[in-house]
Amino acid sequence: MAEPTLDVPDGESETARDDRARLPVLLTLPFPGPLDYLAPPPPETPPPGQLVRVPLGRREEIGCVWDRDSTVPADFAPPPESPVASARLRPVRGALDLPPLPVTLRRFIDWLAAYTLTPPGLVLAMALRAAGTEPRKPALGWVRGSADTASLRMTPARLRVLAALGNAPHGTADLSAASGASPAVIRAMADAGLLEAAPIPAETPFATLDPDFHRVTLSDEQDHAAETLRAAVRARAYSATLLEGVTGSGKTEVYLEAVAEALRLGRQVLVLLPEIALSAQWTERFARRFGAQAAIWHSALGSKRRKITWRAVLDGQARVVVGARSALFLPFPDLGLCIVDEEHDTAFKQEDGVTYHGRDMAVLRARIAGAPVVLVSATPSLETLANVEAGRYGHLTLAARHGAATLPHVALIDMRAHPPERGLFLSPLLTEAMEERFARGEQVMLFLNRRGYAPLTLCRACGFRMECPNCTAWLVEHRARKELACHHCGHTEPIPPSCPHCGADSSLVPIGPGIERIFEECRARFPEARLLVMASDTLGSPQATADAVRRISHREVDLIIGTQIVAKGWHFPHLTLVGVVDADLGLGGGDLRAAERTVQLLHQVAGRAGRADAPGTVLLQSYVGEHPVMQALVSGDYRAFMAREAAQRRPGFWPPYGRLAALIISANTAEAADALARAIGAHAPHLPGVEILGPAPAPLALLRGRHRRRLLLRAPRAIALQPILRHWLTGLRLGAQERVEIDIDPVSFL
DNA sequence: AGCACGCCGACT
DNA sequence: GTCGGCGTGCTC
Repeated sequence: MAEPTLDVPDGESETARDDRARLPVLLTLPFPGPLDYLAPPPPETPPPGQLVRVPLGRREEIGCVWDRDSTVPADFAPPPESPVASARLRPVRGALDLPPLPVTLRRFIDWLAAYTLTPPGLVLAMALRAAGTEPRKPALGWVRGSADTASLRMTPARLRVLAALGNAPHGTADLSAASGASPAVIRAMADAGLLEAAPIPAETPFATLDPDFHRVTLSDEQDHAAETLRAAVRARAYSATLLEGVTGSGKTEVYLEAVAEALRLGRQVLVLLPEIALSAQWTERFARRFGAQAAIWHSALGSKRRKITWRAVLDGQARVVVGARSALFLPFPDLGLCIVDEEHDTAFKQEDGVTYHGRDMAVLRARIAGAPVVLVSATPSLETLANVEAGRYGHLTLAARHGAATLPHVALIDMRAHPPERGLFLSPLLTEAMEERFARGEQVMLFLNRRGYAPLTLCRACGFRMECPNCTAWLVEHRARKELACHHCGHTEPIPPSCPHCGADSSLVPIGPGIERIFEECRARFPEARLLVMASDTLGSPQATADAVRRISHREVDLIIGTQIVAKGWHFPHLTLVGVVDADLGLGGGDLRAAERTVQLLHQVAGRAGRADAPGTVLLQSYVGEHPVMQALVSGDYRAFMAREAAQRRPGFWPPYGRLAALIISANTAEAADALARAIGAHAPHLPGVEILGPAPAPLALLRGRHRRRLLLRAPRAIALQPILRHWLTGLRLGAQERVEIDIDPVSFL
């Protein structure tokens, strides 16, 4: 993260007189900056932030009136272009009927663009994606018309329609459903003048939130943390705070108090969650606290709902928004608090298109808005811990589990000493423990972060492995769907009856377990138990997820078998045993953060056990029990483990003690990719402290049919990588099939 | 991103 | 002779 000092103007700067006619407009296209247009004369001159229609070539585009930004350091921003001659400027066509985008959003767009080396117009496009920029024509509904009922034949159906009319106009479909009369009846009544069309006022689904609707009793520890956060909100200034607490310590209750304070001040709040699947339980809890729902924002939201929400945020009517990372781009005019829950979660890193880290960008958004940001986690990222250590972030800790709940007991199962039976994957020690819980009527969860039946299909005769034709990856068997699938590009093919390489019949065997296979093993081993599989591909919709959660809470399920999705902050009161099928999974691969991520994930999974008064147990199946990750999980000493991680990364200036950027170079053939990577590598800058690593095959050397190479750029924290990259890649000419993508602060090395 | 212009292969 | 392939370049 950059540590910029910001001086955000609260109003719009004075435009020089002779410059008045020239209006910079940022379009949602990959230009290096705004294009200049001829502004309408003063009373009609649109202010910065105003969305306008402008001509471009022979078409019309929607853009946003921009203002020259003095807050982005010059060497971050792209070099200024020579301005187009005034005579060639084309006039702005008109303004959209929307309030201007807030200055804090505009500066956020500038900063994000400069930081990620993305054309600002493409960042604006993310902010406008859901804006509903076309004028909204109000829907028409029906109200009582002027015609007299006495003069007309009043059938029963007509009377029912009149009875169903309320004060507000109802749409035809609504009215028909409410009255039981067909739409034809309504039509005829309208023709007769019994009904009159009236615009339905814009939906206002963002009910008033009451900060004092349901005050909860906090422990002393919670109360102290809550008061610190409340004070930060009252300060109306940027500050960053890590709120750290073990699962069940009541972190949410604490930060909801900060939300309440922001509501008392009449300000807006953004709460970021790593995954939208989480929001169902979260919003319920929110509604219990504040008496109404928060506005929900995520990419799967229906387009109508998105537009309503976007507009309500811009109008300041939606006070609290809970959402995925894309909510960062909502046009909050008065953001007073930002919360990042589960801040360590790697789902916050956006990988395709514009690559940005939701957590870091939330800090930036808050900084620009002059609002406090609270990062919340039981297992904070090393980045955040380093910021705490350096004094950049405040730190609040909740040490105790709330109420009667105690931390689960974590134990290792040494798979070398207690192996499963041949062809199975659960150790007898684990299945015995499961049996005990079932006998007591308690719930068990098995965690395996691998979808499908088996991750690898191998020919027993010749050793051939079924691989994806487009990616460097094995094809995963999905037995339920009777196919082999690539989890990177979506390629699928039927399971072949014989080996495609040597032709041997029925020689293909599944190697290793996915959750489908664990499901099969459990069904055979525990025929009485009621099983539920939870994976991203079996829980298609948020409703399906909510339903699964409800069935678990109501004890309609004995055994939950799930992938990563079950690790998220669910609250399952009857769950007393969590079995991690393969705790070693994720340690391989040479990823910088593999160990950190594994501890965070498994810690999170472990936190599902024993949240109520029944003590929980976590059993980790591992072949490397002596590994620091396993030891950290057993001892529960997360901080000691992170101190060890820090000691390993600090000397080599690895993040967070240095800066890292990746250049992903891709082409349609391996030769072209190699040649381009070598050419770019040959032009690498030689600067003291700056190191270039590579080129090397990118971790997925073949992805979606493209051959990928990677260069890494590493430097101490004090050196910003953006100007170096900009200078390095300036003037680079790429062929039609060649691509260079920049990933600042890469997280995934896969 | 569109949408032009432009320069080489198979069609009414 | 032209319709059309998509390579290259421009849009304030």
